[in-house]
Amino acid sequence: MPELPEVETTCRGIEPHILKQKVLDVIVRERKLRWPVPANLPKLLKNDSVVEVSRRAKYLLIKFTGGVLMIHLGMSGSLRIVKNSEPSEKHDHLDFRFQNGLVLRYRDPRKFGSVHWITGPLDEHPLLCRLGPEPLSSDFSGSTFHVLSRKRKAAVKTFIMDGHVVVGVGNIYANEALFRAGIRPTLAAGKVSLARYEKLASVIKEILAEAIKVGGTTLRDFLGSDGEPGYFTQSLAVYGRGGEPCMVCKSVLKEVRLGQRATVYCNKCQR
DNA sequence: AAATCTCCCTGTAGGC
DNA sequence: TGCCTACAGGGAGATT
Repeated sequence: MPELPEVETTCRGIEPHILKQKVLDVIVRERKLRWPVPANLPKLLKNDSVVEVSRRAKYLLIKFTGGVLMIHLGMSGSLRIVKNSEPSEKHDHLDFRFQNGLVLRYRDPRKFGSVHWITGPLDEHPLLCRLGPEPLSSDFSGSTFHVLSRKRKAAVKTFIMDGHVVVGVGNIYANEALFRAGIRPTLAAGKVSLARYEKLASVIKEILAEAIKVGGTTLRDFLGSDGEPGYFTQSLAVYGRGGEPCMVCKSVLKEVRLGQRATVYCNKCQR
């Protein structure tokens, strides 16, 4: 399931193939995603060229001369570069065909993803304007957490996954970061000290950077734009390991639910 | 304002 | 083997 490192991996993977390339046409096989795909997308993109490929939170931003194509991968989405002769398969909802003979192909079995066409300023778009800082930027630190969490009673794990606080910390990395920082996920966010939040913020940066370096985390079906899996899966210490021994102290990892999300932690290492 | 709930969707896993 | 059900999960929007 694509989290920030997977989106970043995708971003870096597709850029060299589509930058400065002109769109021949767009094939829309399924419009019904999280939000309907704009009906006039083929018309909008035809003959326009890619100016820049970037990312904000988990949104991929493909800038054209006439606007920005904003793509979210939801939890089962992927974007791959394929040859135009490659037949589409089930759940391949969109094809962006470029003049260089390559196709940017969007697949999303669960249809939790989305595709938007934005013409106005990005920072005024309703889906982007309220987002918190990028976790890997210098705008984010332990004090971001500390300042925003005072008086908040929500569990620290729920709090750090809130995109208005910091973006891109999904369930997998939230579990992993709290383990590495030694913080129990169930603590009230408002009661965690600045020092502990500084540790947590630095661990989040560390984990996300590591995951990006190895191409993200592959669970079930995530593949990079080249079809290769990510290798961070092998570094997961707690996610998906409830009931198994802690890698550090061997005690049995606990699994609970916080905000409808699977939460795994070590009762001994995390306090 | 903050916390909680609901919903979108389908592949997979577990039970029988 | 095959059918059936429960479940996972990002995140916006509604509700409490």
